[in-house]
Amino acid sequence: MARQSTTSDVFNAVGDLHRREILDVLAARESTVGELVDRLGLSQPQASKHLRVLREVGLVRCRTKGSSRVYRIHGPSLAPMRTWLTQLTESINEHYDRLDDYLATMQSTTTSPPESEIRT
Amino acid sequence: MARQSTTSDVFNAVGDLHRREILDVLAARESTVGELVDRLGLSQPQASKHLRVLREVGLVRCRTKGSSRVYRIHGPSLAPMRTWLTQLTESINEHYDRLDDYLATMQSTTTSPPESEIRT
DNA sequence: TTGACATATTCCGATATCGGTATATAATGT
DNA sequence: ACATTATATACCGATATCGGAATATGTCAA
Repeated sequence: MARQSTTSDVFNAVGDLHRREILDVLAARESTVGELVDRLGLSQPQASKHLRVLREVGLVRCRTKGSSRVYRIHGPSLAPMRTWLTQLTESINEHYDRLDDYLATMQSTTTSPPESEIRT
Repeated sequence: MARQSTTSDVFNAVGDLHRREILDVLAARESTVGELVDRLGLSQPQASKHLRVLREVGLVRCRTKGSSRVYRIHGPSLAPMRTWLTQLTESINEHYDRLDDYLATMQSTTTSPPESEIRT
């Protein structure tokens, strides 16, 4: 059978370093494609294509200003990631099996006692 | 030129839905490969391969117990994602240009004034 | 309209990724 | 040693992804 269609989502979009870099820049200030190209050293088509991916998952939006396009980040679209990460972390902290960690810690370092703090 | 080597990192590992599902299960309790296969409806090789990716980026660890392997999640390896997400969010909140949002809001809804709260 | 500039899209080649099937490896029990 | 169970790996085919080069589209100015 074939590969599962990725139906590009936020997680996927953020999986690419160049796209994260674009988001980093846009988080500080909205920018035109040309500015991103200069700032990040991307080729122009490369930038346009990554911006398209980001646009399609809702992470950025753009408006036309003169003959160029100004992109800005759309924070709320990060929600699925934030939610997943938060819930995962909560679940980890909640179900953490201290015995396992105790054993693992004993196995590696016999000198210091295992930390009993909340895990992150 | 060729495609940039992905040097699989945490962001990439988490980009796949099946791997996120594996992490979801492991966040609640450590499990053997077989348990993951049953629980998630994956094929056995599929599970092993995804677990390998997760292992290589440090998101899971395993130990041998009898003839099977028990995998557990390793929370701290999520740090890069948490850090990135947090800093991005902070940057967004810090540099948010209220005028833009005001205009955008005015354009879509002329009835309610723009929210002046911190963005998420 | 024509030209200049900015951006988007198309086409292409190289490669990465995913899933399936078959097989190898490891641990246990008889 | 042999069989059984559990997991990992190798191999393969289909497809997705990325980057580059060339081209199309859109906007403005003269």
